[in-house]
Amino acid sequence: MADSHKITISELAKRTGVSEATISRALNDSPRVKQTTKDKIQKLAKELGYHPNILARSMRTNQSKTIGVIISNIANAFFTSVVRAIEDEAAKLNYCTIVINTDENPGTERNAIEMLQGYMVSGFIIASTRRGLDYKPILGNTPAVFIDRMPNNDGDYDTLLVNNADGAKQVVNALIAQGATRIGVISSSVSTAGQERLAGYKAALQDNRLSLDESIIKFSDVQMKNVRQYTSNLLINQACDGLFTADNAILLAAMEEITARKLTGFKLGAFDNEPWFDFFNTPVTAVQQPTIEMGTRAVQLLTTRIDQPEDAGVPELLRLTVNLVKRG
Amino acid sequence: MADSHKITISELAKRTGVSEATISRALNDSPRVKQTTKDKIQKLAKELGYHPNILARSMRTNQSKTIGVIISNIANAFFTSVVRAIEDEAAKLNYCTIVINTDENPGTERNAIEMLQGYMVSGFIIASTRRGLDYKPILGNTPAVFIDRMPNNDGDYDTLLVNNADGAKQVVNALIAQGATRIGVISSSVSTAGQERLAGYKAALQDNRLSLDESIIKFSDVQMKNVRQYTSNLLINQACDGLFTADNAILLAAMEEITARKLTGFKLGAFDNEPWFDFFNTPVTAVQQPTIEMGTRAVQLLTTRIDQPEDAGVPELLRLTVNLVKRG
DNA sequence: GTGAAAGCGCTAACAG
DNA sequence: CTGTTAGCGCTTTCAC
Repeated sequence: MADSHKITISELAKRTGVSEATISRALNDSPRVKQTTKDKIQKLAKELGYHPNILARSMRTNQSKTIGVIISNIANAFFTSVVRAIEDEAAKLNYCTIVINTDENPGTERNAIEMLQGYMVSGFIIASTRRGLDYKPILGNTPAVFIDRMPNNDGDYDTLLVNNADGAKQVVNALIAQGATRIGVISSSVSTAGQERLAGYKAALQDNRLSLDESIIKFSDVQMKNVRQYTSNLLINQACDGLFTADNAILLAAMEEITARKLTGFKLGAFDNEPWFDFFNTPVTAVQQPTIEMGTRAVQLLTTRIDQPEDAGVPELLRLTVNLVKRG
Repeated sequence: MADSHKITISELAKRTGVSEATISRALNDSPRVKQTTKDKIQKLAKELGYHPNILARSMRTNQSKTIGVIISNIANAFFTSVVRAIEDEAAKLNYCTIVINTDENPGTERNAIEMLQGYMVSGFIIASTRRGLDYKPILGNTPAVFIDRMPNNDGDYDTLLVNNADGAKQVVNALIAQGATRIGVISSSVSTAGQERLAGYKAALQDNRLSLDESIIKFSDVQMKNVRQYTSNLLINQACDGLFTADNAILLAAMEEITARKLTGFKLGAFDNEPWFDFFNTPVTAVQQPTIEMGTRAVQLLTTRIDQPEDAGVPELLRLTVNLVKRG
């Protein structure tokens, strides 16, 4: 039985009488070790509860089989779902993940990347904040895949986005089909996704020959402090009969105001969908992002770049499709 | 400017002409280095974009300033919130976190712990699955704090729970006050929390002289596959006029059935609360767990054990209080 | 106040 | 098929 004393390769070497190198090879199932030796060593390792020191291995091999994941906020349901998918796929491929929240702060993002470089992460998956950073010098040779938002360095890294403009357009079209004629919007200015979704909103108005009124276009702050005020402003003062919120955090903040003031008689739409939107009092037409696919493919793209850089080709920009969920 | 070449201590030593030891001391702000030397070295380090190799440091110092966090599922809103709090407090104390999902699988939990030992984590925060594991031999000397569920090894580790029985009792009492007389319950059998909440449910019935009917006590499976069926069974066949779900995953699954079948005329209660429960069609009376406090204090307890083991005293069992949110 | 040297645990040449 | 040796980058005695 394993006592509190840590079992190392040299310990195994002592006990078996073979060299550390052979132990290492046997544990890594190298073909260059006799099967009987391998068996004996692996059996002993199991008995003694040997577990490799990943840090030592990482130092030696110069890569840690760890993926650094940088997002704005794990508590945002979109990222929760993406991160869960990343963790699952990474685990499947024998990678570990370290997740850092930036709260949309570029300084935090930068520090996170540098800190994770110190962990010798094999690669990054990043939801970039405000396009602000110049990633090339910070990332160096470390592979990275960008998700959700376009990074500053277009074309230098694999990038996995959804069709934001199209999704937003679908939602707004649906609101119009439901009878809305004056649709306010609250979008986000910190990400490229917010900008694209706003463009989709505008395109839908144009397609439906509705006039564009800049005074009913609003932008949330990062903490969503102003969203409630914007919501009542749009729905009461501005007499909107529709509201489009450009992500789920904005939607939830808007719903607070809608619920508190018992606002009715308007159509609600949102980017991002969650199963529990089904239970809402005020029906919300929303687009479901392919969060699982995004997380899974991000890991696949990244590990391909890490493990077979020659197979990876030039960096790609992929747009995944979203799915409209009509309600109300 | 930092080119792609990695800056190490030996690099700094070469450039400045002092020894590696001095560089190391200067970067760690040791008092044993002349101030002018320190300034010079720190300035150069910043210029060249030096960042310490955490792995090398961890190996040398025998601890990684990393916390292993083991939970069942980050997508469960309760854990999302706790984990966010853990990450924030850990970052504040200069610790990094690695989160692993077990999906309530004891084998996965065990592997996760062993794997993280290989990362030389400084400590663990664990939401234990099914009380199944004997933690002493796996954890060895690594400090650990248990959250949400009682671990097998009572008394060996700091443990941070909420007052589950009391919280459940409060909810059920509220349902009774709202007029419910026959309250079905769907709890969870995989965690001690589920058992305690069931006990609270029973206590509330007893206090109110309602009879206990074992046939309206159900247990969800891990994937919540059976919850919808139980829900309609309880609310239709069993003619319950109240339903208590023992965690938020169960609640959401039950809400699916309630919404799909448009079930009405009953009182709904739950353990766990989320702000967006406010927006639900069917009002749900729920207890809010102190997720932030739980995460924050878990990190504090753990880092105390890591950094000042002599101050930490004997392992404590703490019960945090929950907060009833009445709706409907 | 600074330097020399050892070593954490592992793997990868290179020999044989 | 197996052993010897070196070294990843860092910290930490022990000298001076």
